[in-house]
Amino acid sequence: MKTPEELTELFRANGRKVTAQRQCIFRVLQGDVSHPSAEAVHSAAVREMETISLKTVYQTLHDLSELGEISSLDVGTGMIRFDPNVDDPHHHLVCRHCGKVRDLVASFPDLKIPRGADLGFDVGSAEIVFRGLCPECQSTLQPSP
Amino acid sequence: MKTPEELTELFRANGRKVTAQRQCIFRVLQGDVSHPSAEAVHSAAVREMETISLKTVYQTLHDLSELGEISSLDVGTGMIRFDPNVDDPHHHLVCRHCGKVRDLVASFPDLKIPRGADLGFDVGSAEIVFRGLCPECQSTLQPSP
DNA sequence: GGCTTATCTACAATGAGTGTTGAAAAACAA
DNA sequence: TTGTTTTTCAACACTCATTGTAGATAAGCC
Repeated sequence: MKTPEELTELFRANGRKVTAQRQCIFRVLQGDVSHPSAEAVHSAAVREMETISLKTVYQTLHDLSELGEISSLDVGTGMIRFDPNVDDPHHHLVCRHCGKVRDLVASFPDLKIPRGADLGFDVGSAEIVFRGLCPECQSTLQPSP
Repeated sequence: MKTPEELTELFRANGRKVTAQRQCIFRVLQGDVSHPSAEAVHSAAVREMETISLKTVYQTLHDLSELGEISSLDVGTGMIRFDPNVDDPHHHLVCRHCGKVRDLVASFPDLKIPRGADLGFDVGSAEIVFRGLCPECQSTLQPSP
């Protein structure tokens, strides 16, 4: 994701207006590696702007997604999560206990589909979700004696 | 997934009662490769039993999932989908146009996470979602001249 | 058949996300 | 700076998948 200043330029260049609410959201997302939900972004934004509405957050997240500055992903935690990292190709680690999501920066070039297994699909991309326990949940669930 | 008869035994062996509604759902799921949603299972079941309720379908699907006879998956189509194929290890093909889901039966043994990239997660499984266009949507969207 | 317990249906409720609308603010030109 | 146009804002109502509740019903077992 670009910096808040660059995003301001980008929004204006695309005929979108730049409001204090939007800049607040740009700042909140900057450097966030937690893959926040819209609700989480809103909570963080409210700390800076008490009156910002959840609807505005959804709208701005969709705008950023349309412009390719963040990506939205559904890893089965019940809500759509947003990832400001669109520069490194990567996959995702999901904690099966607390739902935490992190980037796994690696490419897997050997993901060739065996002949005939694709059932005629014209496959364009592959997303891998690695499920397991995050470091915090490991120590919570298996306390060392 | 086991046959309806085997599922009847399994349910009883686990202290669950077997009703006409449940057996109807067993039959509906048998051999279904479409990864139906609860709603879709309900629609099919209603053709046999007009009065079966959606709640009952959800409950039975959860029971089957707990017993390991089907698996539930969220591939981002807006509802949870159910897969009676729990015997072959496989991944999923998802049509980005119509939302169709199919099994891709293949194992990818080279899915080793580079040292340090796992961020301390204790990874237990990896699910791959291949996105593209199904054969039907290919011909709909790119009609051959 | 009768008793106990799980399951069924109907209905209300939840929670993430979207549509609507008048008010407010951004962009831009004079 | 002010005026004009157009977008965006906030509040609210709404949708839709899924879950909770409760009294009626039926399965399983003697």
